[in-house]
This record gives sequence, C-alpha cells and structure tokens, in this order.
Amino acid sequence: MLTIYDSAARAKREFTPIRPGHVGIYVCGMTVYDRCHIGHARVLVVFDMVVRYLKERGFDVNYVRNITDIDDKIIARAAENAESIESLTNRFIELMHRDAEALGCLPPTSQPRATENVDEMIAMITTLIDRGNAYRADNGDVYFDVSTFDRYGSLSGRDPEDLRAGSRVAVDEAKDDPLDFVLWKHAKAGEPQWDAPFGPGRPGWHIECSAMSTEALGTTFDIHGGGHDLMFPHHENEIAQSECATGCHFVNYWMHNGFVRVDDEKMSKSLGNFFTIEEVTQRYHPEVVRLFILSSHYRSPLNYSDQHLDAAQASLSRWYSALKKVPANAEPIAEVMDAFHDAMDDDFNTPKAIALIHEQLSLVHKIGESDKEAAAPHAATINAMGAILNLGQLDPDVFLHWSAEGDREDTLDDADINQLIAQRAEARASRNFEESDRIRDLLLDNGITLEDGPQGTTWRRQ
RNA sequence: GGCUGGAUGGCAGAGUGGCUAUGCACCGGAUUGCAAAUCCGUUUACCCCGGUUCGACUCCGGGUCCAGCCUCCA
Repeated sequence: MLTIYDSAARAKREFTPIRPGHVGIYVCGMTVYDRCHIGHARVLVVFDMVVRYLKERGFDVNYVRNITDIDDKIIARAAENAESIESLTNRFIELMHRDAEALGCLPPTSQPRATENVDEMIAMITTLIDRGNAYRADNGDVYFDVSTFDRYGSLSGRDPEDLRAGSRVAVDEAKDDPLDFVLWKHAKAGEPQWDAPFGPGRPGWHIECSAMSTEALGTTFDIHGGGHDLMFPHHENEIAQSECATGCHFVNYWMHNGFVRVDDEKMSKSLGNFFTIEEVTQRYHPEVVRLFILSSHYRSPLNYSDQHLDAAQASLSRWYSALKKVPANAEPIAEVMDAFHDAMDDDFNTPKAIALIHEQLSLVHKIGESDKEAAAPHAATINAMGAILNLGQLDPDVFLHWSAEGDREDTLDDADINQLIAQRAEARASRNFEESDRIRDLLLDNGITLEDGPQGTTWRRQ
C-alpha cells in the first residue's frame, strides 16, 4: 500500500488515484531569470524520484512542471542585461534542462510556459470576476477577494483574521483587504502585455499554476507538489482561485519538499548562501548530488556541505567498485525487493531504501571476494533497486575515473595514468619498490588512487 | 506574536512499546612488498521534566532549543 504524506491533512494517507492506474501530478517549477541552485536541484530530484516510483508501481503518470517565464524579476533582469525577455528566459530554460538532465531527471510529460497559456488565465479570471470572487481595482489591477472563499488558510493552517491582525503585508491602497492577491497586473509602459476583457496587462504569479494545472490535468487532480515555502501563500491562493473558478475540489494530495540549508539556514537567493547546480557538478559527479539529495527524506531539511557530498561520493565509489567486482547476471532477490518497495511505499522513504542497498553492497563485497557467482544475485538486486532511484546505473569506470572539471587542465589524462601504471608495474616486477612508490605518490598528488589486485592495478579519482 | 515541522551515537540518517537500522569516521585485527580497496571484531544514541505501562528512544502532558512560513522564494 502506497502512502503519501498529504500536507493538507498533515498525515500520511493511502494513495488512491482518481482514475485507477493513472496519476496526474503538477509541480511548481522554476522562475527562469537565473541559474538553478541546489535547492532547485532538490525539487527536480525529489519529484523525479516520486514520478519514477509511481511508474515502478505501475501507474501511467502525467507529470506536469510549469515554467514561469513572465514576472517582475524576469522583467527587471532583462532590463538590467539590456536583453529581451524571451532571450533571457530561453537561456535559463536551456540551462535548467541541462541541470535536470545531469542530475538524472526524466523530462516531465509536459512543461507549460506561462506566456503560452495566458488565454486560459484570462478565461479563469473572467470567470472569477463573473462569479463575484474577483474585482477590478481603480488602478486597473484585478484582485481575488479572499473573503469570498471560506476555506482560505486551510492548507497552511492559518486563520485569515490572524493574518490580518499581525499583518506584515504591505498595505496596497488598491486592495479592499490586505489578504487579497493580484490576478492581473495592469499594463505599464515597457512591459509585456496582453489584451483582456478587464483591460490590458499581464498575469499575476498564482493564477498561472491554477490555469495550467487545470488545463493539463483537469479540474481535480491527484498530486500537487512544490517547495515547502510555496505552501503559503502560493498554494493557498491556487486552491482559492481554482475551487472558486471550477467549483471542484482542486487537489487530492499536497506534497512539499523540505529546504536545502547552509549552516542551518535556508539556502536562498536573498541570503546569497546558494551554490548553483552547475558549480557543484563541476566539483562532484552529478550522481553524487543526486545521492546526497535522496539520502535524506524529502520532507526533512537537508544541510549542504562538502563533507556530506564527500560522504555521498564515498558511497558511490563503494557502490561502483562492488559492481565492477561482480557481474549481475542473476535475478534480483525477491525479499529484498519487497523490503525496498515497502520502504518506498512509506511516503518515499529513500534513506531506508538506500540502507537496503548498502546492505546488499556489503554482501557483494563480502561474498564476491571468494565466490562471484554466489554474489551475483546481490549485485542484480542492487541494480534493480538502483534503477528505480536512477542511481548506480553508469559504467563503473565512467564514475570512478570521472574528474572534476576544474581540475582537468592540470591533471593527468587517462593515457598518462595508464602509462605510469605500466611503468610502476615494471618497477614492481623487478622489486624496485622505491620507484614503484614514487609513481604511486605522484599519481596520488594528482588525485589518483591506485588499487593493486589479483587482476592487476586499477585506479580511481579522489 | 500567529501557524507548521523538527530535536537519535563524532558526523549523516532510518525506525520501533521489549529483539544490531544503515553508511561514514574512530580503535584493534586479517590481507598487502608498503599502500589502497575489501573483510572480521570493538566502541559511541535516542533534548529536559513529569505521567501511562510489567517495560518508553518509541504513547500522553509540560518545558527548552532549532528551522520554515506569515513579503519574492524550490
């Protein structure tokens, strides 16, 4: 039985899809005005894992992740760069796709862009105005009237009265109520704009997710995900808009991933304590980052540090050296696979699932020393579990020989290394251990670790 | 201030009303020309105070501390 922690219920609930065998999942994606950082990597990897596991469970998954390509920050950044908005957003969309691919994430089924769905947003806003849930203010902006939706605040457990009382919301003269939020921003000179029955302008942020999720997945769908910081007000606002516009229950399961932290503080653009996916994957193999992310439960905070990445790297080295040692020409072990599924069924408990992989790795190393055939089922089990998480699927040497991009120019290439290993083999054969050790130290200085074995010497980086 | 969530061994990180999580690190040993890798063995826990119970790290109550949201944010 697959259970998912539903943020709205604040409890794990058995997962029952609307249509048997099918899952519709919508995840709030990126606003494309800058590079993605490790916090964004977490959303990408976590929901990739969720989608892969749903598929593993036999569901046909419709995974929609939007791209916000029109908003204040994008307009500001494009102006700063003296670049067109389209050029800016296309550039960062491409970089985002590159990051996602590096992290081993499958592309979503669809990735709707806000600017390509403005008609749907206008239609939804029109409905909201017609039904009395939204109003056009004197300045031309259109706002959602929070007082018309009595469940407002239920997702995040907030009482609108409390919000008003301790309001830190900037007082906007145009709003009837400080909690009202903008659906449509009136046109301003030099900004993109679309014609609409309620006046030219551009959409507010929240409406895009309501319009695009409904367009792609229907008025009620199974799972809606995103970072924990989107719970309020973004997701709260989505619920209000969607349920008022369609009259239907919006989402059955809300999933929110925890933050990546640096020194126990949230990694964020405004604090400036972020590391981009690109810079980290130049220093560590992208799969190290993926394992690092999946090593903790998706709802827990995740502290970013080189030490933790080093640990993930060590795990993968051990993983790939096990696979290198033993061929996986056998069937996976059913009991272990069952335990793996049980762990994943329990709200995607990847740390527990990965612990099972570690246990099998130990067995491969232990048994594989003397009996490769007996170790093969364990290796096959590791491969099967790894395939579901998309870990450990590379050629072992591709991982073990991988070098950090920043080091590439001043380190030895593979041919140099093999040359030196051959020289060392000669020295060892003639029992010239002084020369042999000199070569090994030289390689170690270049980040290359040698391992002498019965089949000769192998090497790996770091 | 309000609302969420959390506190597990040196570090990371699961979990359970009584039985070794797991990985890394440490220490001892095997192996090795020496290493590395691997294996064997050992050590280190459940924030505090009450309560329930034959028995609580696990349940209940009260504290303390931490993080997040309440403004754009994955």
